[in-house]
Amino acid sequence: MAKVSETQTDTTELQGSPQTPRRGGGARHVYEVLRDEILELKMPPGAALDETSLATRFSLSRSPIREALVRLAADGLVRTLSNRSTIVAPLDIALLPRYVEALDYLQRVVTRLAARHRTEADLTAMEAAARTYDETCARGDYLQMSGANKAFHMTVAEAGQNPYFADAYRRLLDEGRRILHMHYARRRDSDDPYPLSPEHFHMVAAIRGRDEAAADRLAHEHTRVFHDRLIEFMRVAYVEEI
Amino acid sequence: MAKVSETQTDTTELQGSPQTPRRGGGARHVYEVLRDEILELKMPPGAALDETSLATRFSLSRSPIREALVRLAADGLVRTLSNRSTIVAPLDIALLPRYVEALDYLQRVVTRLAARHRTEADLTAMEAAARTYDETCARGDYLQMSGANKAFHMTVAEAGQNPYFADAYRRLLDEGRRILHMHYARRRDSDDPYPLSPEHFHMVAAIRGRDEAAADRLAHEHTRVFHDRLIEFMRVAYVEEI
DNA sequence: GCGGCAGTTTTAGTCGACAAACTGTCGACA
DNA sequence: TGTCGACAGTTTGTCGACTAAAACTGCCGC
Repeated sequence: MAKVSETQTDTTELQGSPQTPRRGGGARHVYEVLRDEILELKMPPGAALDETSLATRFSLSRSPIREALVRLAADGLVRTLSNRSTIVAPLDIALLPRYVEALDYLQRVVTRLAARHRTEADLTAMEAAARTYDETCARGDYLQMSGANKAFHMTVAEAGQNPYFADAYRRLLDEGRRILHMHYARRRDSDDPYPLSPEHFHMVAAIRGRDEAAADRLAHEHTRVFHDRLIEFMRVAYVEEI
Repeated sequence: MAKVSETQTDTTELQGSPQTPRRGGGARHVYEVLRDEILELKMPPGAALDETSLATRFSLSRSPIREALVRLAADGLVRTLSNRSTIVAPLDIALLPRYVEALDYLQRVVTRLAARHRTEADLTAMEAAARTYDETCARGDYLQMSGANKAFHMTVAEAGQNPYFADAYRRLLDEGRRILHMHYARRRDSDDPYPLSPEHFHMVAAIRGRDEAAADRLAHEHTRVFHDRLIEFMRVAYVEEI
């Protein structure tokens, strides 16, 4: 899906960027910028988004701002209190086990379907995305890592040929970006590069070989690693607080 | 979820209904009415929704209409052509196998989770929803049948305690309402009541007994019946056309 | 008779302004 | 001193108007 990579490269984050000559571009621009800022935790959960200040910030009227906020609310990234301010959706730590449960399940299904239906073009796209992710890790570009990770997994989902699964999976991955950024945020302080893992390439190999069982197992393992890292992060953060 | 039943009973479809004293009610009202009309195929896929005529129809400004359309677009029920009219999202018959595939998987997971996590209150709600569905069938109230069906399955999903699965499942059920209405539309012509099936009650029984395997099997079977009925409908419709 | 081009029309995107609703605060009263 | 009610401030929800872009129409040239 072109939109994904577009969102990736479009992380200009220049809020004022007044070169928006396209007529329908205002609302879309605001939506994408705010979405990235929320996903990258530049806007922490619970932060208030009031329409007037956003309007002045983007030098636009309140109408496009409002449209962007409505779309964000539909994505679940923002919660709009009636007649009151809209806030960045809180990420409920209590729901983390449920999140991992859903992610595990969907990731396995999607990867399995990719192994069943993949074309040569899908494989090329997946490999390119996997390389991009590795390069992003090597550069230590923490801001883009979660995006590159999502982009890779979305190429897998697209290969699965089921838009219903792909949509649900995309929502989950977006939610996951926020969680991952908590994780990355503390690694940013350390200088050593992120340890790249060959997991993505293993998944591609299984998909190439149409080995559904291996794809399923690797997807499950991948979720488990994600989960373990998160637990480790929270354990360390907790210890540091003491 | 109160919203579901509310949407059910709120099928007043009185477009003009000017008793909307609540301030935030305009956009919500438009959203709900349009959603129901789309789901019940009163607005066929591809129908044009232009903002000005909707504004006069609801006797509102274009702003609340616009908000409703944006939300519908986020739900995937409506497609907005850039700078041009927005149309009711077409339901692509080619995607039907993929839809059934996704519905099958999610229905099994959700029902299985319900069997694992259900409380007594969940069971009560599920039984009430199942009875409501049967009564709706007995009345031959085809307009409300798909809504009652969705409401029942959503009580199951809520019992599963996983909001991520429940959200994805809800989207699928909404899409399914449109498909079901094609099916119901031709039964409306015949006078014999809809044959109620005990499947919903069997599912509740399995969930009550915490029998995950049975719940999974029944959910799968339920999807298969849905699929068979749809195929039969299309076969008959095709024959009739000739 | 057909295809391209320019004027017109329709309709979406944006804007600034107004009114309602909620919040927080201050003061009066028990 | 604690609680209730009114007032002021802030922010959302809605409105009507303006603007620009896409479609439609008719004309002209081939």
